[in-house]
Amino acid sequence: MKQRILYIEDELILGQLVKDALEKHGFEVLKVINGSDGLAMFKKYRPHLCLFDIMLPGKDGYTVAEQVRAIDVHVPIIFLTAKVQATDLVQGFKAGCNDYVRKPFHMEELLLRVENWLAVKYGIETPQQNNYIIGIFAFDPHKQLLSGKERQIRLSHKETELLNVLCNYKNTIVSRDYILQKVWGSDSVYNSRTLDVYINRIRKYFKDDSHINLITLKGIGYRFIC
Amino acid sequence: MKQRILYIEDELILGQLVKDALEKHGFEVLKVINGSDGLAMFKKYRPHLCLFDIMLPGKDGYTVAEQVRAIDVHVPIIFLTAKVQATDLVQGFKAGCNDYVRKPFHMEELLLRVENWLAVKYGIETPQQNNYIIGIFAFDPHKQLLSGKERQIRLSHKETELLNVLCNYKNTIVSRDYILQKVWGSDSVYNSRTLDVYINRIRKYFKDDSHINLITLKGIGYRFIC
DNA sequence: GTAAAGAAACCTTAAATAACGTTAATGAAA
DNA sequence: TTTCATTAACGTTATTTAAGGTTTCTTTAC
Repeated sequence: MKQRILYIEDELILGQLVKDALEKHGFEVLKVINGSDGLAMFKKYRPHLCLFDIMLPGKDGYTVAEQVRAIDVHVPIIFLTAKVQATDLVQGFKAGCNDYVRKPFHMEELLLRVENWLAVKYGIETPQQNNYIIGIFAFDPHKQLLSGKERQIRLSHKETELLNVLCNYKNTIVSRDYILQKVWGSDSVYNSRTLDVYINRIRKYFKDDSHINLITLKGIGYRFIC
Repeated sequence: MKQRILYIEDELILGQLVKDALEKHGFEVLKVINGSDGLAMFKKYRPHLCLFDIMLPGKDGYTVAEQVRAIDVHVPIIFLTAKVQATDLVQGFKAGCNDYVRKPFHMEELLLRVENWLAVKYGIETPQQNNYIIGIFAFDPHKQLLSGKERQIRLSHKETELLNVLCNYKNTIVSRDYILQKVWGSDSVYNSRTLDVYINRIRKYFKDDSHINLITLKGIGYRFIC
């Protein structure tokens, strides 16, 4: 499967050049020319990497990045910038998983950084933190086990997958769409209540521990506090 | 515990400058002036991050990096280089988890990239719990809870976001437009009364405490006094 | 300057819509 | 035949929209 890159750029000629180069390298490029469209595309297509020009009409690249981060804390974001002041860079680096490339840039450098981040995030097996501590529970996604103080719960596959995603995004926001993508694989399930049923089960498992909370952010997603 | 950085640099003056800057930022810096010593230090001290000059007497930075990678596939390696040819960069990026900074560089940029990689690899520290005291209430935006003397109110997401903005700007002025941007995200809602409805709710929550006031500045915004 | 009229801007309540929760039943797979 | 995943049906809550009222600011005539 091709890796998707969301590219926001308002300069037409540069935009086409970069898009062509990325596509030549086997990426699927979603190119838009403003921040609002970019955010909408992100929500819809969940790209593997974001490439944002900073100077944009309307919302600037940083603002879009913040809103993307609210949905996904892990996706790499690379900024394209003419700015050189270090103070500006702070903003770009703030959320981690970010990088920037200074304009004018060599296409090769951009491609290398793109590939580098994709390798870091998706290539080299993520340091499979195989066990999670959730309050007084221990969660082993591999064995599909949730071990409490007394009892030990054998989770089903979907329960495990869901809890795994929640743990990956614990204490921050994870969107409904992202969960559906990760656990059920985009196309299906989108108009059913399946996810809710599983959310309900996860909540039941943790209902005795008041420190663990799975909060609904209506229209956005969930926050798993633990 | 301080995070350790292994730094290989043969230029004495630059080396000292960078070392000082890193130490000033709270890092423990292991500085050596050639590749062989660098590799030995790596094995012995297992630093959290490597900072390698490329042009070195004897073994160059790339070679050291390859040998380090053979020992540890995950440790971030940042190259300092005067080279600008893209072909050279390929080598630097090959192993993933690598970055490079072009000489001459701003110290701020270097520090930002160092911190960025440490964050990516060793965990983005959990978002600090920003709790607010509002009169006799305690407000926890993370848990979406407003705790009064007797009762505890579970706030909705939008209520939480709004109150959060108000708290950030307590006792000063915050404009309507800013709130709409932060909570609803510019594009929508601008001609609706949604915000007013939520302002109304916030007021109701605090109506018993006469010390807390949410004042309207018509045409400007609000002032949250508490 | 001041009062009245007009226009914005905001408040309040209720109703409508959308999004999510819950339980049980169904169907598929092991 | 037991477990798991999905669907159905209905319940609940959050958010937005609608509609009419109130307040504040501005304009204009005196």
